[in-house]
Amino acid sequence: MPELPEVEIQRRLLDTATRGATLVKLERPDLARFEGDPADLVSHRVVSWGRRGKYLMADFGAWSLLSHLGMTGQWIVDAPTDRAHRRVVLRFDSGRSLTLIDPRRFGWTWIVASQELANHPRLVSLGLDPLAHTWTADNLREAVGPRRPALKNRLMDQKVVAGLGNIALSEIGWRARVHPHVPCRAVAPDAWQRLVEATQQHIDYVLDAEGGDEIVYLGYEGAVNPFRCYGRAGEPCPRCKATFTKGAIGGRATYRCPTCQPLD
DNA sequence: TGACCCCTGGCC
DNA sequence: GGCCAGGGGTCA
Repeated sequence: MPELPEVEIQRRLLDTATRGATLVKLERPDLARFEGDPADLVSHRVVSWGRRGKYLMADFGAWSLLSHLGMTGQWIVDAPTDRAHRRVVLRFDSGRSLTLIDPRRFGWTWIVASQELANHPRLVSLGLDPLAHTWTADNLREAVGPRRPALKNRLMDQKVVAGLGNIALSEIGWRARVHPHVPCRAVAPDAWQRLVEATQQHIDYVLDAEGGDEIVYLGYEGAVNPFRCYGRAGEPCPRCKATFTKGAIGGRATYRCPTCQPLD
């Protein structure tokens, strides 16, 4: 699934493929969740591709394209026209193209004036970005706050931390040896630094595993499970050999090791 | 805080 | 043939 590391990989691929190129045509073969006027982008040049949390942002000068990939969205460089699930195609004067593939149509695409991008409703309230220099134990503890709800619920909230998803949070909880259901206000003082480092380790792991010309989402539909904890209920913990369990927090599947991640 | 919705493919 | 998965919005 496209969580932060997958989005970051795509940002790099898209930037390399289209920086400096001029958009000559925008086609919408089958796109529903779309806001804005495609004509605004045509004949403008790509300055760069950026990312905030799970959002991709293409800077076309006066206008910007904002893209959230939902669960199955994926931008592909120079995709063939018979590729399944094509939603949007951007064609450039360089002869290259970008195609948005999205089987489940959970992605969103917006065209907005660049001046207003920073205040876009989807971006304005985003929280800490784990790849930014502000990703520290102190900032994380402050952003989460001394609240009663489960830690995982807060970390899933993009207004608290921008970019972490359900898979990442099972992995991070296990790596940091923190119970996902611990109330935020009861998180041990030394756990925040472990959470910060575990997040970086998880992101690095995915970045390393998914580099390539075209991104393939780890563990997606039938692929071998590449994760240490997520999706491994009933299997032994690689650290202590206890059996991973599966529960639900906020309606989302949550995996943990009962020995490495005790509630106390 | 939980239920439900968007949608589709893989799995039992 | 039904259930489940996931991001994220909305509604009670």
